[in-house]
Amino acid sequence: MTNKDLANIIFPDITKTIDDYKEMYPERNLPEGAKVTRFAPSPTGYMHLGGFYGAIIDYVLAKNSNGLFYLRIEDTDTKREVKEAVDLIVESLNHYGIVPDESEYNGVIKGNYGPYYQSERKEIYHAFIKYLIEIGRAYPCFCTKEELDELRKHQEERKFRTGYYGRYAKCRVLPIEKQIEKIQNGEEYVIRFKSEGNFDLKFKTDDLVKGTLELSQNDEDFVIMKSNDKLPTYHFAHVVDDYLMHTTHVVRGEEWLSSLPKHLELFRAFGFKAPKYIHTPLLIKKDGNSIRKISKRKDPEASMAYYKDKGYPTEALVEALMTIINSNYEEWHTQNPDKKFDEFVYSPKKMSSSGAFFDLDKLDNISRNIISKMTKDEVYKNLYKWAEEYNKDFAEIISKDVDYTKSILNIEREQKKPRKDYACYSEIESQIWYMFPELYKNHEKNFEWGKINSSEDIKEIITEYFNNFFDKNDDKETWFNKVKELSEKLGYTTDMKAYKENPDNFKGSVADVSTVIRVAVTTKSMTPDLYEILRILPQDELELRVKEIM
RNA sequence: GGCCCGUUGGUGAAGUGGUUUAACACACAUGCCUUUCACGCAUGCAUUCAUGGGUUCAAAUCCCGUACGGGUCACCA
Repeated sequence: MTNKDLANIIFPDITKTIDDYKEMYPERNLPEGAKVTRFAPSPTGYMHLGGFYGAIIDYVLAKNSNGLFYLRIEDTDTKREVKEAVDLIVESLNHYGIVPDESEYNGVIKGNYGPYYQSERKEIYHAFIKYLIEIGRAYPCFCTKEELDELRKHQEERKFRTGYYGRYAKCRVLPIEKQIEKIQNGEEYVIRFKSEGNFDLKFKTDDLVKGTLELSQNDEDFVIMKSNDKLPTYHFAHVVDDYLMHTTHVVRGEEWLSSLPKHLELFRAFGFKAPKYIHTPLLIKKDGNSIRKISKRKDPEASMAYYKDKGYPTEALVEALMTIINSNYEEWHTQNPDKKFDEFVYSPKKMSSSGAFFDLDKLDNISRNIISKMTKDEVYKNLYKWAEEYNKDFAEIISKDVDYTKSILNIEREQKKPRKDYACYSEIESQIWYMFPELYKNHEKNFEWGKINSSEDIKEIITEYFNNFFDKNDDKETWFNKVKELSEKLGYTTDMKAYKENPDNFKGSVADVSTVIRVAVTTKSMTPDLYEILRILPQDELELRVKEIM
């Protein structure tokens, strides 16, 4: 009995060889220096910010080099699989304009290096495992969960390094006859890789972010194929897939660093060249006094859905992430405002090697800038699109009279120094509700009167202003001159300098008079330009509100 | 506990032996501008790069120790 016999007994139906697959997945025909990257999520839930962050790097790396970016679904963990997850992943990517060059979705296959679902590549993995068994680098292991727990306990008690290695790897020395016998008796087994490494020996390897690393060789006979569904583990699938699909650069979180020796030994066992690795720092956040990984369960902002729900412009999230990825991105972007983010030349070396804080304040700032630079048409379009999905009532109201809504959105916009008051689309309603009669009617009102707050003074200003001064057709200068005239007539000063130096010497100023008008019309003391508001609000609505005040 | 990675201000960070009196951005504070707010402008915000040693004429930058933080030790990825 030989290893070959064993391999045939385990995989009787596998006839293709490694060489067959090498022929089926030939070298890609790409320009010199082109990088092939992939986003390889496992569909276990929703789309995580950390995953997206990696995907952006993959994408930019590929675009920078006229290379190729593909999507591979790592669905080898059937227990944790969630059905909707792939939709969420693909939709998120598309939402941000990151479209894979190769992928498989809804039955549509793009690319010749598939299948792009690992669960559909089972035969391929089996052929590669069969090969390893034939050359004596993999073997079936019959240890039960209980035996392995026992082993770990034994090792822990003695303060030995835990794991299935060296003399603890008892199934590696089982005679072939015994292995075959057990299999034929129907015993459960996994396939383990037979390591030739020595943990006490170190080797050097390069990571594009971390630089040269000195790591211990792997000596663990880790599992490469699971018993229940005969699917490979991550370690094995990674090696086979990235080899066949000709990935040149593997971008993944630094939590993978510790299993890198396993992957490298596997590549060497096959005689394959390993890809370059980019182990990215984890996205972390401050939680009280401690620092931790952004977590799915505790942090809503860990989910990509958070940003869509809130209505952040897609460019804002991309820019916030790009800034974490390479902090010179912001500067580059202000110098090249018309270029797409994927034209930025990403440098792994410039990436911080410690954990990266994702700062929501910074996101808001970036977003405010982006929205402030949009035209009224763009803001309207984006706002409506968002509202249609997340705030239907508001969508209906703003679309009743599109030009009216746009004129509101255009206050202090489309000028050199536009207002920056919206960080996301969901914030807009709370800032402009008073411009819509139907919202105003039912809205809870809290009139924020300022310095002038006696009802006689207020009534005096309002009556006087709307009866004798206000004219919708005035230009801005005339409008403000009239407010000044009104102020003086009623004994309020228009000399702001003098007023500021000695406020107590005056009954009030033109600023206070303006505030009264502002609050009377909007209830709020802080609003955009009052002249614009008065000009835009319909005359009958103004009259109604004034009447209500009286 | 073993192994690995990291540590520059409130935050993201630039910086890889000498034009660093440590860039830039966010946040914060103050002032100016101003009909409110916002914008904009100006100014301030680390005598110091976790810490202790060492190498050097010279260190945030190189070396060693210590502390702290993180990652990982699955038939999960």
